[in-house]
Amino acid sequence: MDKDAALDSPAVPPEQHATKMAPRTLSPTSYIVLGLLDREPGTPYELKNRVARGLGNFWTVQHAQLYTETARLAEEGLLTERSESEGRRRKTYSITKTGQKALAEWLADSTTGRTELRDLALLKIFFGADPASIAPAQLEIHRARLAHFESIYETLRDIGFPRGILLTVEAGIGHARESVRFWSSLV
Amino acid sequence: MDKDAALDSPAVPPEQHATKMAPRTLSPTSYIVLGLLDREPGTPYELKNRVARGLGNFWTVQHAQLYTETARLAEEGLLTERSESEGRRRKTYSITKTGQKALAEWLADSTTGRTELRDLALLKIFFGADPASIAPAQLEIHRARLAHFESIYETLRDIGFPRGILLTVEAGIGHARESVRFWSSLV
DNA sequence: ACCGTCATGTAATCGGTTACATGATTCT
DNA sequence: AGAATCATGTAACCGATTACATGACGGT
Repeated sequence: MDKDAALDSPAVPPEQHATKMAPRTLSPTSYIVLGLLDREPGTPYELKNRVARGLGNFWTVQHAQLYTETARLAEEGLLTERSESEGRRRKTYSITKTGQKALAEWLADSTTGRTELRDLALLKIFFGADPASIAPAQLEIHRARLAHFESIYETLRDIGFPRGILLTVEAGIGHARESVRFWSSLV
Repeated sequence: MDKDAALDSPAVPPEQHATKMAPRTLSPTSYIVLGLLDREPGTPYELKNRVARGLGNFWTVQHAQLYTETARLAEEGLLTERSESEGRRRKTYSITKTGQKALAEWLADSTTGRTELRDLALLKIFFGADPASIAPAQLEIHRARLAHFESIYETLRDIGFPRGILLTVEAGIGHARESVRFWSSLV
């Protein structure tokens, strides 16, 4: 009933030939790396900067993850790795056909589960914290976020960013507005 | 022959007396456990059920965590542990004064950071998935959530649940509405 | 009495976070 | 040139997810 056959012939802790391993289930972080590299090859450090500039607004990634995750994905054949020969020997990663296929499949799958709120401030309220004492700080945070999103929205739209990205900013604006509304009612 | 018997009890890496250890930084999971036990003592399994019934609506916890986290907190003196002597030897945990203090401090601290959206569906959109193909499933999910929240809200309010809990449900309703609005615009 | 399922718990694994380390660059 | 700072990378640790394991219980 479980997904992968864990049962067959162990005896040899396999490993070694990188090509075509039993594919683990990729994590969101994996797809972030694939998605970014699909736009353009780059080093982990560059990826870090791209995240900081765009995606980081609603989904941050630890920079160390970008090193480990690119290495894993290369090991699994979803990326290729090209080291520069002098100095830092930075590794530039590019997505492979296999990687693009994995990414495309993930993008096409519409059955992604629900998202939890996981808001620390709400958690405190749930456990009996005084709303009035939490609310001002939250209100401040969400107002700032709202302003930020609204400002980058203008910019991005004017310079013709892809619709997908604009949509995520719109979603951010919507949720920020809702948060402002909610916490406003508690101050 | 060699100075210290290789294996156990070497040199004394301190530890041992549970009382007053250097306190690690508690995680959200820690506070969930503390918060739940502050209402009423219970076994990890009971906690699991309480989470499933209430909190799980916006913050799920893996049941295995409830075993490890209660053990850790007891070790640290924030909980006490009482084993039943027959059968399963279930362990019932209660919060200590120290634990209540830690919880109260956390609840009182209003400087909790912002929350990320971290929505998989949005992530897909960001990376170029076709909104129209994602939207119907999302719409369905958020509509169901909205209905669910609205229904439990009535119930909880009628039986006089604490305000904090009602507020979290209200927040859930608000965000669900916003999500419905957002995804509706993309179908 | 046995079987299937639910209740309850532990162990192994893995990703993520934090801390550390070293190579470049700028400034004085 | 040396110090300070930034860029870039690796390693250690720890919590969380997953898988596994065993006890209890209802039904036939």
